[in-house]
Amino acid sequence: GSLLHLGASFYCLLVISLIHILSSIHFRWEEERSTDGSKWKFLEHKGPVLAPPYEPLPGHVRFFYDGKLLRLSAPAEEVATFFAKMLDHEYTTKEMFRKNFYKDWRKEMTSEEKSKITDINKCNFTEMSEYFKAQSEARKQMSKDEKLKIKEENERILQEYGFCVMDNHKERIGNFRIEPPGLFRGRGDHPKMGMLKRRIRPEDIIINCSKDSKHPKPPQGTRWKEVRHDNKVTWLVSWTENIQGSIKYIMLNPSSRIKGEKDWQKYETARRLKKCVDRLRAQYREDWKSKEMRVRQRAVALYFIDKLALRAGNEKEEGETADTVGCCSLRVEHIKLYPKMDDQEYVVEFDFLGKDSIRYYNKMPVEKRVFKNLQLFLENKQPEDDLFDRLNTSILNKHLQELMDGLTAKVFRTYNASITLQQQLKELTTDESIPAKILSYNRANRAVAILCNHQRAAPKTFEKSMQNLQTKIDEKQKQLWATRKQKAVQRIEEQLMKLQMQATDREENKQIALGTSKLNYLDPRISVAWVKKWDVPMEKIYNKTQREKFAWAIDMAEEDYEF
DNA sequence: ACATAGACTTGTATCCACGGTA
DNA sequence: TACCGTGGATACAAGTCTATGT
Repeated sequence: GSLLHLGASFYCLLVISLIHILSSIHFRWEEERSTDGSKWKFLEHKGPVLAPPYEPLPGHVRFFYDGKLLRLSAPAEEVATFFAKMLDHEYTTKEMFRKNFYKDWRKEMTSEEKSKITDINKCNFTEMSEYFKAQSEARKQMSKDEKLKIKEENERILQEYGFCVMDNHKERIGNFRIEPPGLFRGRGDHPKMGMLKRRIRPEDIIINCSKDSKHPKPPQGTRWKEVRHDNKVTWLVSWTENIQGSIKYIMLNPSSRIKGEKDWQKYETARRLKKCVDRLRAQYREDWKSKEMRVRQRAVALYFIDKLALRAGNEKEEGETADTVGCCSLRVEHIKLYPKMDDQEYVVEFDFLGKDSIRYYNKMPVEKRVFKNLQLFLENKQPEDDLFDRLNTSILNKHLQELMDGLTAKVFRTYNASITLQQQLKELTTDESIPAKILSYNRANRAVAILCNHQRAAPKTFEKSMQNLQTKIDEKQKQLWATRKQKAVQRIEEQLMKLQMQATDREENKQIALGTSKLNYLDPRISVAWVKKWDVPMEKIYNKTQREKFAWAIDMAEEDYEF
């Protein structure tokens, strides 16, 4: 059913495309797509760039165990260097990191090494660490010529391996290098931190390309695990990593047709949600009164997802990853209920670790009915029990699918982000200078980032860089006072104003990360339309990479575009 | 209904080149 | 010329969601 619908929506898009074709402009994202689920007809590439082989340390770099010199076998030495390279990092002081590292390291040791090395705390990696620091220092000190040579070599590799041909187009590949071996660094309190991420060999690698293409060849004397020709998927290369046992892929760059089209489709789904969101909201409010606990939980969860832009919250395997949650996996310990708080009633306090162990903290007054439901859900539960014990993402998404074709929990995030940007832009933009307009744009973007909880650690240099900017402003101010000529005054006033806008922007952005929402949540056509309407140069809003990624939108949207 | 594999999107941290400045 | 701050690129981890098998 849904496949047919997808076909139908593509058909609509095709009609739009046809109009473009008729007007004799023909872009690649408007080419006809198949309806049988195949993603391409022809795919040719050179395969991945493998990690360089291990180069043993020079003899003068020593490793000491319990104060005594110990020569390590190459495999054991390699793993030791991974640790040594991270010695300055806080990770290496964590008990879990050291324990996991030590356990995996032992697996690489000879039996003699195993018997000698019995306590990680007696290992002295400092000479190795110093050596790598010196190396990186030497790299910085290289002559212009040497640096240029490296640059040219990188460029050559990029030209050879960084592109593929998919159907009729040469496309940029996203990540064409196989991840090198090293120590796994999870985010947050990860139970597997420090484990050895092993080296990927050609024999681990699956190649995907079309039958009639020139197949990538494995390095001399090796073979690929498999060469397959599956045009129902978009990846070129895959392998299984050993930490979680999950599959990693080499895929195309966001500028590619295949990614751009998917992106476009995502925003079209969010726009369809816009058309029926009132109905859905009325529906879940009704469901708060349902006789069925399951339905009430579903409705309250959906309210959170809609109102707070929470993620769906899939279940995670305990002990395999950091303990983080989303909406459906919230536990009793993650919320607190306050019948009264200051001058507000029915306040819910959220405090939990979300994706990437980023803390979500928020206090929100809710409607009485939601509050009462939450009290009900909490009855007779322990802190570690699920808040929504009758609900998971699969149940929720099945329900959403019935309400609107293609609707899943994450569409709400996209929808709410994009509609917020559009509203905020309307509200904030005034017909002033370009810097003032850009400040408005960034403020609108910021409203979305706050909604989506896209935080960042305040940059270490924040205070200093703020001071520098203030110094510049003060100097400009003095310069202005010292200037008499009318024309010069005007120019300096403009410069001053620009600096002030910049300062405001930077200050407000201290702990906010705009990039993620800009790249993943905001329909780029809203921004394109805004730029056209207010005569702001596109480059002020989107850098080169972003313009490439959003090429489809830049081509498509006019100043009257409505999300 | 449930578990798991697989494919793809979303997310932060880190690296690095570049341009401006002392 | 060395240094420094910054924006953009890169790396890769961590989510979401679908398909498939039992």
